[in-house]
Amino acid sequence: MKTLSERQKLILALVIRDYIDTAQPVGSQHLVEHYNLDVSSATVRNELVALTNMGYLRQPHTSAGRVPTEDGYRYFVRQLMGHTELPDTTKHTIAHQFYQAGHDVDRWMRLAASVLAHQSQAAALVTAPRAEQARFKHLELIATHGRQVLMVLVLSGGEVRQQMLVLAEPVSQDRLSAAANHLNTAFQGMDLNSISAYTGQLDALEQDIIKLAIEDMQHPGDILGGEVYRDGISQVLAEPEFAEVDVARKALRILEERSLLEDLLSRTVLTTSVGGVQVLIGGEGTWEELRDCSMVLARYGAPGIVTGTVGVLGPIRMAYGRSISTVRFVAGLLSDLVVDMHAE
Amino acid sequence: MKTLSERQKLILALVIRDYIDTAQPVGSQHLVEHYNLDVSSATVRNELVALTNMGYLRQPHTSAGRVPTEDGYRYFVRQLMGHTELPDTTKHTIAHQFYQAGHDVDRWMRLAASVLAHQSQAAALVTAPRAEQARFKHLELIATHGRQVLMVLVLSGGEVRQQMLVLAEPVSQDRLSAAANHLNTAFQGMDLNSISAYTGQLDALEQDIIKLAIEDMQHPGDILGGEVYRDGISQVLAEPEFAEVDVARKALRILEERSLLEDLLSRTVLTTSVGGVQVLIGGEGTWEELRDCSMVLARYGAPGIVTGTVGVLGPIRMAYGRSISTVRFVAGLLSDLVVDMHAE
DNA sequence: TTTAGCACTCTCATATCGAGAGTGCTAATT
DNA sequence: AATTAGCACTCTCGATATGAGAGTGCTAAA
Repeated sequence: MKTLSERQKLILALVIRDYIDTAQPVGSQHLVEHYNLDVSSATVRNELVALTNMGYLRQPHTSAGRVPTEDGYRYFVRQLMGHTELPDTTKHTIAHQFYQAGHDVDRWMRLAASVLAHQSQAAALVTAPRAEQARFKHLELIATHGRQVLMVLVLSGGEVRQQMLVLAEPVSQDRLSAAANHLNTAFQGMDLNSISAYTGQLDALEQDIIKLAIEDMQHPGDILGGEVYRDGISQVLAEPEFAEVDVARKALRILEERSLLEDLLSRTVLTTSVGGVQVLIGGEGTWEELRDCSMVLARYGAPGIVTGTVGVLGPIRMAYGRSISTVRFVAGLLSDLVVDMHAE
Repeated sequence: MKTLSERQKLILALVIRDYIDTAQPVGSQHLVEHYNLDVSSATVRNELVALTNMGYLRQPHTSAGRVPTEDGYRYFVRQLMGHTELPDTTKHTIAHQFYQAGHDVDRWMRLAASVLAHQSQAAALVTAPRAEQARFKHLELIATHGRQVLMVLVLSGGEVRQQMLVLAEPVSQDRLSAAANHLNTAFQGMDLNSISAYTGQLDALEQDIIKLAIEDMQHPGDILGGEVYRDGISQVLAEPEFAEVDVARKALRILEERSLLEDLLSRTVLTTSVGGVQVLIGGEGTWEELRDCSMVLARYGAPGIVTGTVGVLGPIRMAYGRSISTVRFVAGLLSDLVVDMHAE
């Protein structure tokens, strides 16, 4: 793969930027007129031919302007776009909204989705923070009715799981409280493995309970936290590439079906370190459902302790600069908030 | 408004059923051929003219078949459709799935949305059960970091609220546990008003905490429970009426925007008794966003204690029979489950 | 009251056409 | 060697026309 001349880089960037704005194929004449290049349209045409041969541009039909290919977008994002940041005033406004939301994780998530959707003009996706390698913090047992007991399990990071258990026989609230107290003092702050090692010294009731608690802490295979927050879906469908319903439906399935989302996230952003922003352009040959879409994803939280995912989804012709800077900023903000809450 | 002859009722029902199936305007000839009416197409045409004049049918253009009007659908749903039930085997299969899900409310909700979406072929909507007139059951305070305290509040019905508080000064876990114990024994099982009456006898810390707990119990204005579950959205967009993206977008906004949904539910199904199924056809002149859609809604739960909402959204040309029977069945099932869990 | 017959209307798919946009190539220019 | 003017060529897109087909409403007869 030959490297591009400076002029080729310039022209490629102009074509892509223009196309992202207008959704119209970009012609040689249009370029020289609007971006006062001091070369003729014929010269530009020659460069366009070169860029087309290199696979960065293509023509929808013989006599239309050029449109970026997926490779073109990838080159643009990696080499041409440079680093963009949201304006400071915007950042402050957003941060202020978060701090006003107090310590309500649910509100943070909704706010994050809303901010992502509005700033990036794409569909937003946020998963709740989830403790990896959860440590036991507190357990509460509440008798509700007969043999039914509500177990509330608090993990490090303030994550709360609740589960209804049905015991073999009715047990009094006093007995439950005693069991909870015992388990709380015994396992305070311990992680999964440590707890598993000590279960021998418990009575039958306590063993049953701690077994369920451990299962809950492992959250097997469930990568998404409990809830997935979405926003801006109806808004992003206004993009012309979703005029064809089938395209829109495929995109929606990604956001709607947990299994798809789980597969997608587990094989992309979960393999990345916190702080890095990952850009998926047009399915990358792996995800059929993403064929007509791009996603910008990032993890937030404290690596190895609690993490979640934020991201946006839009057409391949997406304003990557805005999206990436927004996703990066929101992920950073959430990281601060979550880490702060998690500190102990 | 004149009453319809039996033959008119039959023809109206046939037109609507056929149109719901095929999404094609129904002509007089088509009717006599496919439903072996023993009259001629000319006679049917005369009846169609009558039904059109009464406002139950209309023609997309001069020489097309008839299509139901919104009034036509309403008449059909109220007078012609009769009472339909899901087949027993289907009911059993579904109920079995719910019982297999144990006592996990989150799984119930997801399952309910999935069942609604698949059975009714429309987009499903389920709100988590929410305690009306909540009673205090249990409170837990967990010191996390400095002045930050996690409050876990368990209400009657097993509903759990969590909130992070920031105290004026650091307080030890022991002190917090003592306060929680005190409040738990003092207010066990009491409702909002009773608690408010007794706050005088508490110390400053306890007063602060119980004030926040009361605020939480009131959940001001928030009609939707915490989470709204949706399913079948991408599926319902396959209906031909959503081929126009703008129609699809408007429908999606209803499901996406909490404020819209809240307004909609508060003014419809929340004014109905549990058990009743409400059908909104084409916005009913009130909701612009629903102009091209219909919804079938029902409340579930224990009236006055815990309730939630289930429903489906589809094009006006919706299989009302299937939708209504599915919504009724799922609402009933969830009522049983929630009431069962709530019993104490 | 029902029905056969028929003219009428409107949609929809198809074909034709010209304008316009943008190209690629060639040959001349710098 | 790189750039540019010139130009023929290709393809899309919107406008216009055309005809088949579907379904109607009306009239008059049964």
